[in-house]
Amino acid sequence: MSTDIFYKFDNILHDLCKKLINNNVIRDDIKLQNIKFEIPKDENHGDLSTNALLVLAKESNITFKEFSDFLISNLMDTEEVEKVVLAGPGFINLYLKNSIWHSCLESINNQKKDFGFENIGNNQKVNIEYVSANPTGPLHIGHCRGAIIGDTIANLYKKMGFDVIKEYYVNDAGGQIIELTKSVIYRYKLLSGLTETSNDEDIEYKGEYLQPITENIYKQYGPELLDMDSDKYTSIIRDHTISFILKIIKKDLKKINIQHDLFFSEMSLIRNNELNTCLDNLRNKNLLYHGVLQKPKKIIVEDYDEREQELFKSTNYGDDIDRAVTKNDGSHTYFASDIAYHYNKFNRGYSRMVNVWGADHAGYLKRVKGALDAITDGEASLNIVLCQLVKLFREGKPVTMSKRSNQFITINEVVDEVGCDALRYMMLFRKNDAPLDFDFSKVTEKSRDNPVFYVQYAYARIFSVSRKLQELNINISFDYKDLSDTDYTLLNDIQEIKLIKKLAHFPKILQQTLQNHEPHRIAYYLYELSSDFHTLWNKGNDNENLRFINIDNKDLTKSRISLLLAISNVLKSGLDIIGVNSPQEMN
RNA sequence: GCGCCGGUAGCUCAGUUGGAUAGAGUACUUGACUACGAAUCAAGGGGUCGGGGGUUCGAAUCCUCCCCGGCGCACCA
Repeated sequence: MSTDIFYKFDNILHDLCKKLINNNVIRDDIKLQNIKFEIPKDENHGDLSTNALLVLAKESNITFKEFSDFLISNLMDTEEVEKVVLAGPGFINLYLKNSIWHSCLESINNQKKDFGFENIGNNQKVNIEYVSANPTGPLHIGHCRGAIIGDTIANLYKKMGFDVIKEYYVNDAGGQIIELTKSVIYRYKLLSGLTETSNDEDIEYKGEYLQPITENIYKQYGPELLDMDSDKYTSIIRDHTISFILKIIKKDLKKINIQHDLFFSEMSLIRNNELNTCLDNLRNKNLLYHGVLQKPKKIIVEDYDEREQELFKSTNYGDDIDRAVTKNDGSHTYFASDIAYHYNKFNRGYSRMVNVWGADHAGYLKRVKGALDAITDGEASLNIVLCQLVKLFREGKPVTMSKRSNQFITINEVVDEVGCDALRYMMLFRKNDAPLDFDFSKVTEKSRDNPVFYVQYAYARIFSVSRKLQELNINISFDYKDLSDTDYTLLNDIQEIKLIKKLAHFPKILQQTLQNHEPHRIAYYLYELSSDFHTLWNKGNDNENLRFINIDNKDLTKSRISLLLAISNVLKSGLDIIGVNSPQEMN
């Protein structure tokens, strides 16, 4: 596989450099990491290319010519090197023999479904938090980009050997919940005839989804619920409403193939006194103080009330201003409980954390990272993945969503219209820090313009070959058992070699995706791999010798089926990570 | 005003972490189905990588200053 090839040739190169160092040709303080082999963009530049000459020639005390002769002749002597060329401003390009790609494919097939997934996590615990939408209503389309990005990142971490927990933080303690509860109490009053006026101007949540919840409460507690103590019935209605809405949310998430391992309650942090402990901890570190925040300049803040609050010194951690941990009414801020929440994760053994947020929370990043840094003495690492907003279109025209008029499109509706596969793929087919245009008409289109279809079609096409084999009564199946004696050296068409090279990139793509938390890389890679496959297929249309099934030549057929098996495996591995089905037939 | 994110072909976007002549799709033009799925493929034109300056063998990528667009900016979440 390619990482092996890189490793092998980098080692050879570094050994040559060490030789030069020992002979005092170059200085011994040269950083060898900077001298490496890369895959050239342009196929004409060979299979591997090194910058060694560019980096080192100036540093050496021999001539450029002597230097290049030394490197080239040594590389030429390396096994499986076809030719070595000095090119461009000083690159050394390596052209490898096909045999290296044959053994590469064999190695891929030996690894079977494990190919690409190196165990780099070594069972380290990782906490991945995503969605975490307020439990005040069904999830809408705006939530689903972060949901899908988070879920894909979590799937990948798992496959790379980490001990992953998928987590959802439930904000069940704030002011939004008080408003939500008021809204349900209002409906309850209407239902039980306690009020006849339909004056709902003070009611913040007006969605119809609250009606079945209210009816459910009415059914369970009858019309006399409000005879109880106000605190008591409020608490009953609140808890009932939250758990009902969480059920809806879980159902919505399941529809897009997401299941969290833990729904963590903000309220529990307060009840268990973890929040106070946490703030004490920061006070002891001298990171909380009482002070007054200035009114922000140049923007209009209504009801600004200058007062003293308890503040966290987030400016110590790169933030613009210090941030409040207490509100006007003396209760804690959302930020305060968020500190406690992250500290709780840390105490559960998750020193490595990933959060997925919408870009509208970007301003919140520094204070949370700072607070976590403070409270764990820098022992936790928190990666925050920000994703930009989604703009909806239908037939090229923007679809407006407004919270006020209650016109938001739920995840439920979108999935029913376009399907989970298309939704998940589209949400990943863009860099997460670029805004995403989501056009309903485009994601259901069956064309090259729609990547999910294009990739799934490639996968199904491969299995059509399997069906054809049966039809022709050829005794070869898509199974490693049948292919153990494959002669890989029969694969010599330029497009076949190109496909093997592409497959060989897969492990590197996965590592880059993990390292940067950029799942779109997988979606793009699968698209390119599919494209290379479709090309080979059509070459077979033009040239019978290149068809996968060759009735007169069973060995050749076997070698090609082995290639198909490897492609289908990588496609499936990739699609599994991004949570999209791999159908063996299209319908 | 401050902060974060964008600006790459007519349009929608990638760009191997600093590499060579910057790539796909789409649109437009033209060609390939007596077929292992044409729902696909092949070929062609199309660019001051927002602009200036800097760093070096080498910049779309790093630094700096501007321009344009999006989001955020006591307390809410």
